[in-house]
Amino acid sequence: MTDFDLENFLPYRLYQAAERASEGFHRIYGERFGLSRTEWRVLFNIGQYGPLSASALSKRAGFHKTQISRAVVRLENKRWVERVAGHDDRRTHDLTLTGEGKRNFQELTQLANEYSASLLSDFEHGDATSLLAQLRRIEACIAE
Amino acid sequence: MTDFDLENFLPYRLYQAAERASEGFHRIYGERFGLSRTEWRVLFNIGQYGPLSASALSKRAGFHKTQISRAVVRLENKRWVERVAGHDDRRTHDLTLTGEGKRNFQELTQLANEYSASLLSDFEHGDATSLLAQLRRIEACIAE
DNA sequence: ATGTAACCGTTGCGATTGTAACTATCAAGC
DNA sequence: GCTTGATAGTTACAATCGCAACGGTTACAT
Repeated sequence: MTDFDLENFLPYRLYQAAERASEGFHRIYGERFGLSRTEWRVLFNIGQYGPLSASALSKRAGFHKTQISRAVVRLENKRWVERVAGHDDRRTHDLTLTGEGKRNFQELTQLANEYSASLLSDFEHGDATSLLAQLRRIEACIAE
Repeated sequence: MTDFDLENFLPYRLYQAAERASEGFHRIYGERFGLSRTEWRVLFNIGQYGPLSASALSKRAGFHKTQISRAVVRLENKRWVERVAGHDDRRTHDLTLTGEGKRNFQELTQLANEYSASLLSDFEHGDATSLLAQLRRIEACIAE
């Protein structure tokens, strides 16, 4: 008989924490901006690291290329994102935010900073940074 | 111009860590046991806390009731889970593992313990427990 | 007992997902 | 220039998801 504690099983605990945090943040931006979670993630990556191609985004963030392709279509329809055919490699498209996309991204980053602060409100600053560092260490543990 | 760092935005970092960890563990049990992630989560909750009803499971783990309903159907078809109509309240069904379900659950908990250990291999014991505690604190921050 | 409201779990539906196949483009060898 | 193999991104398909509606059961007030 093994002793096993589901609540302290790291993948389960991470899933629960991530699910709650994503859901909580979605409640803030979801209705107001009409974005799904995946759209949000794609938008933020483009806003933060763009212009970049879909495959670069896929490598960076680990998203599936179909997920990106479809999220970009939706963001393009909202006129928040533009695709410009790469002139070095015409298979790729550089993804960038439009003016409206940038404005919304700005607003969203403010909401994000506020939400992050509220989640970590009773954390010491050092605890918060060490938590983030630990999460990165765990991610690094896992082969692609 | 706000300064915002996606990599240190907690919901994003949590999502990434959870995704990698779930995917990594899925690579271990997925093929061998033929389980999806949601099936795994339902199975483990029944194994750890069963017998319990679907709604009790939903409250405990925060899963959607349709997710549970469908996962239970699949686990029942594998003869790993049994549903017994509650005799106090005949709307509910007590979910329990069958003999075979228990055997597989045992094997899976061992794999889970090994995987958890490998993820935390270069963590001090104290760091690991504090990480789990911090995750729970964050979850507690979020209203249902 | 009877009606009303609340609850449990299932199912239909539209939306979203990943896998696999596809088109288009590029790079390398000859 | 032409073929071969790899890569970028889209699309078809089946599976899964959450929402809403449903049938069946319970609790409670009248």
